[in-house]
Amino acid sequence: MAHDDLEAYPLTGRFLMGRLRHALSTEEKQVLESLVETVEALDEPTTILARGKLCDRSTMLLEGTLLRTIEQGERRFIVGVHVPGDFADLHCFALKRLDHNLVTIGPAKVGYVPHTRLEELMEQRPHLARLLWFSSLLDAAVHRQWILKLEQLPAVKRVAHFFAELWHRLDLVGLGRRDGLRTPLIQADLADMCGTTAIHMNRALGQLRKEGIAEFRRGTLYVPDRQALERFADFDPSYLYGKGDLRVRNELG
Amino acid sequence: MAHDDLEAYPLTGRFLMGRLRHALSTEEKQVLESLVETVEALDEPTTILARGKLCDRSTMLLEGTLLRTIEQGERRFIVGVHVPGDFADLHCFALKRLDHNLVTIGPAKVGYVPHTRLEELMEQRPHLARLLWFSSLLDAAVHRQWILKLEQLPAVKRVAHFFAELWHRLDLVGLGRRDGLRTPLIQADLADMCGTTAIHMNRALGQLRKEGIAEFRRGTLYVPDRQALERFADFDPSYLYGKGDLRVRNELG
DNA sequence: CGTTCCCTTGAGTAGTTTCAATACTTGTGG
DNA sequence: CCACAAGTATTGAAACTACTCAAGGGAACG
Repeated sequence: MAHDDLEAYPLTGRFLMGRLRHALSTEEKQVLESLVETVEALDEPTTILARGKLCDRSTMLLEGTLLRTIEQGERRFIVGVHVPGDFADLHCFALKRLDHNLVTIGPAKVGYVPHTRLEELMEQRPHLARLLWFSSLLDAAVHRQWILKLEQLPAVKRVAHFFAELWHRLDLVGLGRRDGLRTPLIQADLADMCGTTAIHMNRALGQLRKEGIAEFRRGTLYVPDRQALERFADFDPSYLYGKGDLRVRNELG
Repeated sequence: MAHDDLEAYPLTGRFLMGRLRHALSTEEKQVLESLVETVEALDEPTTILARGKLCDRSTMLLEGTLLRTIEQGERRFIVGVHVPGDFADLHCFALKRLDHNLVTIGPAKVGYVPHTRLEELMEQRPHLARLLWFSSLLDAAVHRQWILKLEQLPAVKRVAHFFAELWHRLDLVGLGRRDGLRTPLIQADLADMCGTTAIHMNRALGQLRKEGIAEFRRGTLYVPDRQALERFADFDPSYLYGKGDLRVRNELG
């Protein structure tokens, strides 16, 4: 079914996959697919939307990795990461301007949805609108987990937690691998999202390697024992609302 | 205008005040007010909604303070704080279960909105629904700022930033004071939301006091120079999406 | 074959935690 | 009114975690 969707809906087929995608009717999936007006392939790192800029369209990430960044003086911080299937800036639909930047790294493909289409949808398809809302609440749940992680864990466990999260999120949209993952993120990026310096991040990764929990080398993460990684990082995937005790069981309308 | 609203809509009059409340029609304000089915006054700390529990209603905070907490082993962490006028768990409407707890501290008053009413609203009042969505995106923006704060700032500046934020948010809903604020939060709570130990938080508060930036004593925050506080904490209120020019209101909180 | 970007290592300093102990505040009952 | 308990706030010293500055090594790409 997952794979049927990817063939039938090459652009939006991963939206909410592993979560509430099953609550979408065939008609709704078609409407969703038709929302994407233009598709853009970006090979170089690109700022899709800069902080404070007015915008009239929202972005769905189709392939690659997208970051939410905030510049602060010399340094850049990362406050969010997206995987394919994520509707990255629904925020922008309601807020009109963002408090942060949206930036691609590595090769990526994005689809743009004009806000006029979303307005129609709000009026005419409340059930689908509700699922878009739902997807933006999932983002908030991830944000909360990042807050918790930053409050609670030392640097080593923060990266470990991030690796575990990213892996799970890739799994949910059908992009998971057996023994790890590949990502365009570099050590400095990991530092920027874990609130450490790049140098300290390097030492943290060294420790993960030495303890046999995870090996991260130039964009390739290799994990010999997934459970060991998740145990080490105090990782509990339920906040992703995929599988686990928070999973949404009802069919929403 | 603000005050008319508080009289005309005693329950929901602070909802989106200072933000997009002006975009609500009179009729919509009435509908909103009518959503609140029951009101509850809570004097003791109470868990309104526990992690993982199914729920069929959402909560608007009418008076007092509400926390989002996550228990982790022995310790409790705070991943969010709410002020009157906040629709605290719209999440719950879409997600059905929360990944965290909702807890009141100090005397508080809450209003409950049955999800059946929200479902009607999604169908029949898309514009109002969009503003509810907007309000949940504001929460996410605050989350991101917390992430940034935790990534970027040392403990002293984290509390300072939180004080600045709380003060602004109280201002927005007409509960601001001239020279500071009162809150039921204790030092241990501040520690739980800044990712430090209570002891270190105590020293941080001592430093703020010594440097003349802020004085926090048993729930009372006194700030001699607001700009100095905000400068110290690298605080920029734009992420709260309020009006550019915030005016301090003097009436009681 | 040399840039350029990315990663690694070392030593000294600053920020934070832990453990342990001491006060202050508020409310209660004698 | 005082004694007491519970919760909250404060202080000191040692251990740990993370940061800064400084320098060196490795891979990829023209």
